[in-house]
Amino acid sequence: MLSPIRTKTFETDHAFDGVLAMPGACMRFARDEEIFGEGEAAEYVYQVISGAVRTYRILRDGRRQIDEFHFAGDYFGIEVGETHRITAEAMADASVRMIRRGALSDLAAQRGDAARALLRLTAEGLQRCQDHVLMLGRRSAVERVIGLLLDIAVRTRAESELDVPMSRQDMADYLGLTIETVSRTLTSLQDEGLIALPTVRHVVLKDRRALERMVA
Amino acid sequence: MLSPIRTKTFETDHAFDGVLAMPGACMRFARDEEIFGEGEAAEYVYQVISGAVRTYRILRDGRRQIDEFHFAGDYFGIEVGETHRITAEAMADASVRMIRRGALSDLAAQRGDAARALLRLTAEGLQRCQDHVLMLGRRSAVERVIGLLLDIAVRTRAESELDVPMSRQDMADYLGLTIETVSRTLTSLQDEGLIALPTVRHVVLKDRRALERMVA
DNA sequence: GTCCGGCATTGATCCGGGTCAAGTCGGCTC
DNA sequence: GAGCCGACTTGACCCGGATCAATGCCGGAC
Repeated sequence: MLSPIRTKTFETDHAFDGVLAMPGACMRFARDEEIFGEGEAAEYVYQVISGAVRTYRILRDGRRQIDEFHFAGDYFGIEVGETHRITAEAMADASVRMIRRGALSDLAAQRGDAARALLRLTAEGLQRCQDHVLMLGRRSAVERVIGLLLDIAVRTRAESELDVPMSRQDMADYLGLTIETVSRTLTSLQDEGLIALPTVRHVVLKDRRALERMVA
Repeated sequence: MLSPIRTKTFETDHAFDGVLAMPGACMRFARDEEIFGEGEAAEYVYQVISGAVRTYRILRDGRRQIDEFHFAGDYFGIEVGETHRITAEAMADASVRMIRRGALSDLAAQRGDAARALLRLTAEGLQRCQDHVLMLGRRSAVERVIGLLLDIAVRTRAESELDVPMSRQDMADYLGLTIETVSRTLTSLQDEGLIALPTVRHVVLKDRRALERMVA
């Protein structure tokens, strides 16, 4: 059976799609293909059309921190300066709309609602990043894993059955943990009856209320 | 002798001060006084005029994560939604300019450069937050402490002698560590001859190059 | 000056999560 | 459907940073 991850489309509604919808070339990227790299000129802003994207940074010695996972509808790659500070890769085969920065800033200059949409998008990214900081700075491994599962549930509008679109390594690098700790944490949550793991990329939240209480 | 922290003004130049300068009441806050609290209506955007401010969130059980330190010139309290998601307190006696959100969005609607300034401010906040995520997710205690010292040096335009405007507890809560670890780390850096600690709130970077290499 | 109180440092011990090292399993190729 | 490979899990042990507990020290009040 083919994993449903590749085919399922994650839906996120940005009320701004209308305003910011503009001619932008749509490109396809294969799983693990780089979309842009750290240090490259930031010529475009990107929007996930389908599939999933990870953005990350790597330290000299190879430690990797995933900044954010991006699903259908999400924008990424917005920069203040001239170059990208992070790297973006397709997590699964993805199609991505590329919008010239110049075109976007022209639009923002002409239309107040477009400027507002862009600001809102950025501010929402900041909020998510602040949540991430709280998670990494002050939460335990279990809390982090539960937090990610619940976040995926919300963002994919899943009730209790989730397709986890990323590898254990991706989860670990997002959560500031190791792959072994993520794995162990998931099995112990399963042992406690809070979740089920029918397959590696499929998680069932068996007691969502309880899970939510654990990260309140 | 009075600690120089209270009197020293940290200077940060935002090229936007001009554009965003507008009548805004200036208020003074005493050390540890709350400027706004989580859950309150977000009616204003704030700018530090003098002194220093911390913004943070607290978990039910009291764990605190400091989101950011704000020095003279810095803006804070920008929200997308109707309410503040974080709390802001004066770290030292501070004077803060309060700008009505309505006034700010009117200005942004009228003047393209104001809208751009606001976007840039937010995007810069996002960048700083991303650096924070990398630090918390993938750096060791020593690296975090050095990173903070160097950040303070940059933001206060200090060459090698820094006034640290926050308590050890604030440092710990920003770095995702405990007060004891921060303290031990600082003394061990001193033992290695990399820094000196003439007083608790005063740090001398004795080998800035070496310190920079350690967090490269 | 001296006393006091709170912050900071230091020490001893503990433990959550990392590291290292096997296994195991599921999906893909042929 | 056999076999292989990469991803995941599990186990044993270790270590960085947390916790618990004194002690030290600076700054302010008088």
